[in-house]
Amino acid sequence: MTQKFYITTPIYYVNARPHIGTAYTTIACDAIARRQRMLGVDTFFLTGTDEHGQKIERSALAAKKSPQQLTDEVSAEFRALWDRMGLTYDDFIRTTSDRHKRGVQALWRKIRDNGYIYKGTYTGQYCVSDELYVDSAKPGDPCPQCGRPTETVHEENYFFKLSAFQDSLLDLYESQPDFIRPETRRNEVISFVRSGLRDLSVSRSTFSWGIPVPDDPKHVIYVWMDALSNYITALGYGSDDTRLYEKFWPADVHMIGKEIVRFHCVYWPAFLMAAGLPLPKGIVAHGWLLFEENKMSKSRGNIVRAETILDVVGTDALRYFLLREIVFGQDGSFSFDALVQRYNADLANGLGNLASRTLSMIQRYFHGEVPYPSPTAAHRATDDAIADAARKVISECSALFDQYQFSRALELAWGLVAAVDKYIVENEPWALGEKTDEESRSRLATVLYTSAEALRIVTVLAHPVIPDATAKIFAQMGLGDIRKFDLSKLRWGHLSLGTKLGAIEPVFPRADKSAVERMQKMEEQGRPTAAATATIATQPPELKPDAAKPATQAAAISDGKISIDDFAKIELRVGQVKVAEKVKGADKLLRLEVDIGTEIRQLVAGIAEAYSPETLIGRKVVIVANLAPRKLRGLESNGMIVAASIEGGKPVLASFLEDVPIGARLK
RNA sequence: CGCGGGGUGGAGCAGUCUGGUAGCUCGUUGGGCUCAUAACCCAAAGGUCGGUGGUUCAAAUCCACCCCCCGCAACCA
Repeated sequence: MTQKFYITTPIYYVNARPHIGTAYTTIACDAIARRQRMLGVDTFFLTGTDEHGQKIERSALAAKKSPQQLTDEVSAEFRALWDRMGLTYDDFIRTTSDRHKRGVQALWRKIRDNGYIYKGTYTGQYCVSDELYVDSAKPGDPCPQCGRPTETVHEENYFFKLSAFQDSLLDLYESQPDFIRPETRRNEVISFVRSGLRDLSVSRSTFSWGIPVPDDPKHVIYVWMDALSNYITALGYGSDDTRLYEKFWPADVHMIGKEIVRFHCVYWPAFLMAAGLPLPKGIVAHGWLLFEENKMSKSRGNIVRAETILDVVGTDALRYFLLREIVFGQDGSFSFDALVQRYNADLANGLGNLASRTLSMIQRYFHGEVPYPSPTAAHRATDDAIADAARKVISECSALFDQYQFSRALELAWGLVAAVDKYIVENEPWALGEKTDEESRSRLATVLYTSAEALRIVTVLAHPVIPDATAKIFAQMGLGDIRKFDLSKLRWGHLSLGTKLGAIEPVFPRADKSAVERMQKMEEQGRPTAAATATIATQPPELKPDAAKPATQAAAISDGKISIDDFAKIELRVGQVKVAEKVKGADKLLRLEVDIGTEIRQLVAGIAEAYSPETLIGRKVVIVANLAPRKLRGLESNGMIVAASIEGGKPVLASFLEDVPIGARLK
């Protein structure tokens, strides 16, 4: 029986568009899947989109679309990007598909019939405006999100008996240390589970964009139970045809980002245990991609789209960069500079140049046929050194790949590239090529054969990571289709002699400095690239969540200007600080008592990092006197202190050069 | 004691689990080569591996304590 391998990406939530963060996970999985296939393993690689939930329902409403329309479009966009990048997923599951819904309901019934789902009542505080359950709030408390009063509600929900699995989960982590990798994530999960598990509410009745609970369609199934199930529904779980499920489940790896560790390492195995199904063999969490030190986020507006990179340096460059530069599992930073530098150093100057120089010498000195190395004559120790190094790289590289240590695997393989470059310089094949004696010819043959063979080995090892370029090198070497190469049979010395080279041309053209600028410009403009236009152009701009917000804000204040009457509503007054002290347990807050002439007000201001309390006493400040009161950290704040806020810096209080009486109004 | 990440030559980072000559990319300086994509090779300068103490024959690595930076969260009306 042939081995099987089942690998999954998370399914991506369609509330955001694809970017290099989502591409990162998918690329890593793709590289693993390609490697497994090269090893002759029967591989199944799954990705897809997560499309239910309240956020989607709302985004759709805002865009004046049906949720189905919205998810169809965004899901297609993910798929189009993956296709453009040549990612070799075997299936793409959508949670709005019938096959998925059927499977999820089947799973629900199974868990329910096993007695792990019960109907309960949620009693607690609820913020109507935010549609949010506020566990921490007591009756009468305001909503921590918006400050509006919360209501006490009783809502019927279905609950999953997560608490019943605490011990089984801990046993699982204990007995299978590799279940969660890397170890820091495992430790986090263990301490989370040890601290106690509460039953999980697994249905919602406050919105309808989801999968109905079997036999109780007023409720929809909790999005995470819905989403996680994709890993089995895609294989046909709960359908008539369960052949794929029988063959591939349990998964060998669920690849995820560190932000969703809890769902995959706690909830998912618990659901499966409750249903009596086999558990995945392992969950691997990678880190976050930071952009030049900062976390990429929509609010920062520093999300990098993959399309930009593909347009300028190509998909192999992106794949290589992400897997070589970032230590898998840790956070890594992305920048265009680093990308181009890595590309030039390792791909253009490294592998690409090695291929170019080696093959053009074979072309020139041996009419494009891989020469026969003399086994006896003209053989030197340096030749063996290269062969030994290559053998070592083959075995160690494989081991590192299997541990998902891509950066180290590639670093190791590229060590061979450097060794061959050095070997070529030391042996001066160009000098040998000028001589015609027997000895020199044999020596030249050996040197070029050795170089070409090492090149072949690096090319094969790198193929899962840089599939396109390695395929080209293979073709140039006259070795045919690299995808058909059996990686398990990679050995030194298998390069066939007399192999006729194909046409030689650079695989990685050097990128100049303008490449960085072009990518930056493309990102700034945020304009869809030529190839991406096809998918995005069909969507009206208001669909974009980022575009939607400014539009609504602009409408409220109409072209950014307000009338004098509007301004008059704001009561700005000069006040004098009488009392200032730090708020306990808060880093940024100061409690101030400010004399505004008519009264002394208590207010709470977020300026503790910029001003120490002593320096404020006696100081005259400007406050917004008629602001609605708001509780901060338990203290009531009756007004706001006016300060210049500097992006990324500390606030600076507004003040006067001349003396002003307390209570004076600003207008 | 909120959660997490980090502090290693000028820059960016590996190495830390499994202690044993501190490695990579870029940059700088000098040299070599000309097959190759102005590429490649060699040499040099540059590090008290955040600090202190401990374990050890031996610590970037293990232990303890401390300092500093960066995210996130809680509080920036």
